[in-house]
Amino acid sequence: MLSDGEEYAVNEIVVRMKMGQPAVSKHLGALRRAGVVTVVKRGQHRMYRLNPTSLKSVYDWVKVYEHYWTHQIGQIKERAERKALERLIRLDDGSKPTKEE
Amino acid sequence: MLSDGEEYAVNEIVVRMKMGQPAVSKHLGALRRAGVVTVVKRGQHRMYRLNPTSLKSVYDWVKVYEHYWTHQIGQIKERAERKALERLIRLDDGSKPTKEE
DNA sequence: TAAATATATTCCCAATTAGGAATATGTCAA
DNA sequence: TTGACATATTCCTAATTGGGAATATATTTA
Repeated sequence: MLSDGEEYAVNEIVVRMKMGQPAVSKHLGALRRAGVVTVVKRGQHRMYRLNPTSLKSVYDWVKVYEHYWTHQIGQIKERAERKALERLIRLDDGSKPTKEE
Repeated sequence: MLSDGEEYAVNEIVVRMKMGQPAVSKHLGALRRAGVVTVVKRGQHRMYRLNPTSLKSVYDWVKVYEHYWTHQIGQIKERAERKALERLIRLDDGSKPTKEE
């Protein structure tokens, strides 16, 4: 919900999520300790907001693989992998893989 | 461990992680069902490898916030946010926040 | 001050999860 | 074939987690 960049009071989050206020406060507390959100006092409200810079490490990590989907090479390779996967497990619907070969 | 792009047999993963073989197999099973890794048979081994394209959705999501740490504006704003945060909770070491103001 | 409002915290329990032991399944080599 | 090896699966249990009820702690307003 905070990913839209807006700031929200705890109550505003409570009404939109299907959770009670204590649960929301605990989620926000965890996110705050993790640095994912920030809080500022505004009157008797605590305004929570996404802290986008906390996502940089995630970004840096996945960026390494960027070329896999931007370059043709990666797409070809991926298709080959998927085909190999399908060959191995014939679409995993939970059923035991039909022994083959 | 698979994030280095190499392929590994289950056993190789078992020896490096501090987990038993069943636990590793279960982790790999979950990752495979999630599309994060792929498997190919190689002899009696199952070679697991990261499927980088599965990370695209993560990448697309965090990419939205890229400008927050690449532009000066974002950095300034972030510093202000951090200061506000520190003002509010004096470094969260688990202790009750000293009532202030 | 007291009451009302907003949020955090504590305590408790049900649900989920993670991992191991035992076992089943699959594969290779002789 | 049989035995050895590699992996998956089942079953069980301890640990963790998530969320609510009750309560504590601000904060504003009258």
